[in-house]
Amino acid sequence: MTDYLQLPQVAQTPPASTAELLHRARALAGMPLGWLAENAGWVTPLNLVRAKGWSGQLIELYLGASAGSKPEQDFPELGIELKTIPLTPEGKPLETTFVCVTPLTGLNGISWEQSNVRNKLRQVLWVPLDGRREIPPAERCLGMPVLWTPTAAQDALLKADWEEITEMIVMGQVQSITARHGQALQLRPKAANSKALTAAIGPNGERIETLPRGYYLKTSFTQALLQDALQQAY
DNA sequence: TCGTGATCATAC
DNA sequence: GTATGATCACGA
Repeated sequence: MTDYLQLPQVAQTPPASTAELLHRARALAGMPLGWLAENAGWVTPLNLVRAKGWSGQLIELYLGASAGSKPEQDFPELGIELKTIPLTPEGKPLETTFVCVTPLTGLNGISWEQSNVRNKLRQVLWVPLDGRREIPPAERCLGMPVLWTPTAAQDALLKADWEEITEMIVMGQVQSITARHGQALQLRPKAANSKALTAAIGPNGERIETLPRGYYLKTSFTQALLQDALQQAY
């Protein structure tokens, strides 16, 4: 079947293979969000202030990710996580990339190999997107997808950051962790607002309530990973 | 200008 | 509150 001129369509089934997922994702490259939304019967917001996850969910729809809020990878049968990443025209990420929330208690004895962060990042399909705020979301186009598996060096960097941060959490120092800790990974609030609370360990080993935290990939790390993929392609 | 801390929507 | 999807927006 000739399909190289076929327009992308909303997926009716999950991708049966990694090759099929990549094929679907590549078919989206160059397409504006406005066209994809209209074709799917979605209304494109005029800005993302009140629709922060909108583009990510639209892309899930086209790739056949099992929608919903289930705590698993986007493509569990393939072991692949989907992430959209907004870029400047120069290819610089405009935002950090959320990975997952971390529990702040019960971390004693957990290893990097067992961590949620590592499991989430075992394989990621990055879908770049024009992230310029000065143009409306409808005009923002998708880029070529990148299927990424951390290299040994990247894994080691992530592991070091994770271990440093986890150690502080375990030692009751969560409240002194800032986004400046870590080279590739950082820990930041992940909550509805600054009043949200979750259980954690305090400086004297007591149980405390603090803001829920999540791990994010810093833009320098994601920028490098995307550039590596470009070099491998040419 | 830019990164950190704060925030938005929605399902359950 | 926690999970999903992230970006906003102000102080340094």
